[in-house]
Amino acid sequence: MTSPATDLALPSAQAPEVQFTDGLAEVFSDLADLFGNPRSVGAVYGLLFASAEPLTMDAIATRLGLSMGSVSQGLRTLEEFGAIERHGQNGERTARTYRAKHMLKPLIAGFVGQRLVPRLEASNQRLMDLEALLEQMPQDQAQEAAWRLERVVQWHDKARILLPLARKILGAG
Amino acid sequence: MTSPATDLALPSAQAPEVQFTDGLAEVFSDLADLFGNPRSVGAVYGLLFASAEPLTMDAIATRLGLSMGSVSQGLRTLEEFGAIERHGQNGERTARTYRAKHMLKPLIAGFVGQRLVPRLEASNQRLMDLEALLEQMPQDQAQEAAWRLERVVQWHDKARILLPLARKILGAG
DNA sequence: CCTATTTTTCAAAATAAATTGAATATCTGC
DNA sequence: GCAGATATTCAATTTATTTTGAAAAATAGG
Repeated sequence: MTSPATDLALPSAQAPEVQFTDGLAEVFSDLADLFGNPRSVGAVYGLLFASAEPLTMDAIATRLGLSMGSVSQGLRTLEEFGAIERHGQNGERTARTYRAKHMLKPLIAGFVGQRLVPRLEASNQRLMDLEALLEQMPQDQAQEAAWRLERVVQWHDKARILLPLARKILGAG
Repeated sequence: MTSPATDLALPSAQAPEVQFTDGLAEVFSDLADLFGNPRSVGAVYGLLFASAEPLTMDAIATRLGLSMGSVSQGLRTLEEFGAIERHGQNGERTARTYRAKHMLKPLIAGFVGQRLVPRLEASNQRLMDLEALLEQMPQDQAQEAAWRLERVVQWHDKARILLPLARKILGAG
């Protein structure tokens, strides 16, 4: 685990490029967590993002101190998001390598499309079911309830407007 | 776990207004969870949102099957967000009551301002630290790294532009 | 079709997060 | 300042999520 002279584990004694890479991995871990994804997914992406050359799964696991299992799953998630791409792989005897797409657009689009939208759709469906319930309620209650429900539905519709806009703004650079 | 004929607790046999209220509580639980908040916070808000009259803490806990502790914490969070308001309370002998603000704007603004912004600021700070690191790296590496870092910083800046916009759109109705 | 290497899978273990509940504090009216 | 009622706190527990690790499955060359 330790590397330097006679002393053990003084983390600030790392080479700056290692600090840089690990730092970006941490930043993306935090962001992943903020958006409800496992930290390991963010770490893998951050490491790939920071690396000049594509990396093998094994290299990623070693560098981040994660198990192959975690890295495999993380890579799959990122591939589903469209945030990374396979490099080597075909015909070669060597291991596959992966590199991050440096446009953040696919990452964001993938996350929004695969994680946010389905859950928002599910709760929207739920709201429609509640709307149907109104008919079984006595008049006065139904009107009160309808008014309230309307607010949530309106908000929900706005959220749907916002998502494409967010993709557009965040996905440009 | 099954609930046939003469058995008790057949949930679909609830009065429609109860189904409605519980349903909204569930929808808001899901949304809370989606945005990284405890489900109980969402449930409390949803229940208050659905209720015509303000409710006491005790009534909320009973209705949702939550402990007083959870409800107390949930109410505090929502108050900090500015999503609910106290009703009764002063001078009375009776328990305090709470009602939801039916504009979702405060809820969203509170959440964004108190949960999202601080975390985004923290990772932004982290990125600035990484920027400072570049100077300690050999020229060629530094340039590569700077290019990559620039992408993330740009994205981050865009996220900051997006937040007020989101508040504006989502907070209108 | 074997063997060595890489990758995936998924039940079990570790970790993180939410909830409870009982002790503690606060409030109001007397 | 006491009594009854309501509210908060926080350590312990429960629950949910993430990670591991070892077994199974692919993959490619011999």
